[in-house]
Amino acid sequence: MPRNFVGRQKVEMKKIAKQSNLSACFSKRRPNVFKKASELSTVCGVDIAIIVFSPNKERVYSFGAPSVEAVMHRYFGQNRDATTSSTFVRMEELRKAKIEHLIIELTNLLAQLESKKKLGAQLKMIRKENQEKKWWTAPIENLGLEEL
Amino acid sequence: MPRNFVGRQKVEMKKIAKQSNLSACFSKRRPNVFKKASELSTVCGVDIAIIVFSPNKERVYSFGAPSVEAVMHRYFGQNRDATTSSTFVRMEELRKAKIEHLIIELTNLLAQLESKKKLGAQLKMIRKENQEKKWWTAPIENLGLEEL
DNA sequence: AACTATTTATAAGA
DNA sequence: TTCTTATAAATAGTT
Repeated sequence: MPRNFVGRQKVEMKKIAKQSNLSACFSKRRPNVFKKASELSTVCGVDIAIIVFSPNKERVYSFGAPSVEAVMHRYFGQNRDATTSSTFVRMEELRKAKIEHLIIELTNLLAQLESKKKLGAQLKMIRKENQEKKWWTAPIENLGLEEL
Repeated sequence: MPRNFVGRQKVEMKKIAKQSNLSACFSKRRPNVFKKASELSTVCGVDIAIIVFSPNKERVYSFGAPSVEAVMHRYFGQNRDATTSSTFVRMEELRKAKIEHLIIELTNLLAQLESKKKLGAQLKMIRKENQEKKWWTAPIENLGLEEL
């Protein structure tokens, strides 16, 4: 407890270079992701599955409620020879998931830019507006610059 | 800010009874689980996939780095049949088209931000990198945080 | 949807 | 690795 010890620092979201630090960080963070998933499942009564590979890809960790297999089965569907209708639904789910993924990464990117360039309030406001409108949940046909 | 407001309370981990509270809690927690997963993937450079169903099971949310499909494929092993493959390819084509559409709009958005806030070299560089790599034309298995 | 007191997660340091 | 600690991040309860 030196008087100049500062504690947790805000950290840039990018891959850790040093292998030992990376392993330590993975060991600390991975269980917490599973914990958050478990809490979400318990408190909200939802089914959830997580699969994550270790940094060296030698090991795989998984968490599932009620089980990884049950969730995956439902996600991909039992009948892979789907009708046109269900195939379309499947595509839409994938599209939305991919777009949400992009939004998360865009948010991270904006956060990085913010910390680097001190953009401040305006960027935050724009990002917040996008989140509030949730424009990406609308049909793609209605997507336009106006929504952005 | 009433002086007797107590803030966050420690809560027992069990399913919330009241439907409205449960929905609110799910809306608050679910994005954070995805965020934690995204951070783990970015900071530790690992592959991860999450699938979660909404409380009413009407909707499904997913997050994957580099993609849900890539992670699942590795987790379950390569044993897809021909029918599945062709269906997958068709979906991929449509997905790429829609994501490219999004990229165009995202590029426009970044351009607007630039002109308004004079972000300068950094944003331009990022955008240029994305255009040159055309990462969204790659197979879904190669889509990941690095490209962004 | 916003607020805030408090709990939880975690980056560094030891 | 495991523990500590100061600070960042998440969130339960309230409005």
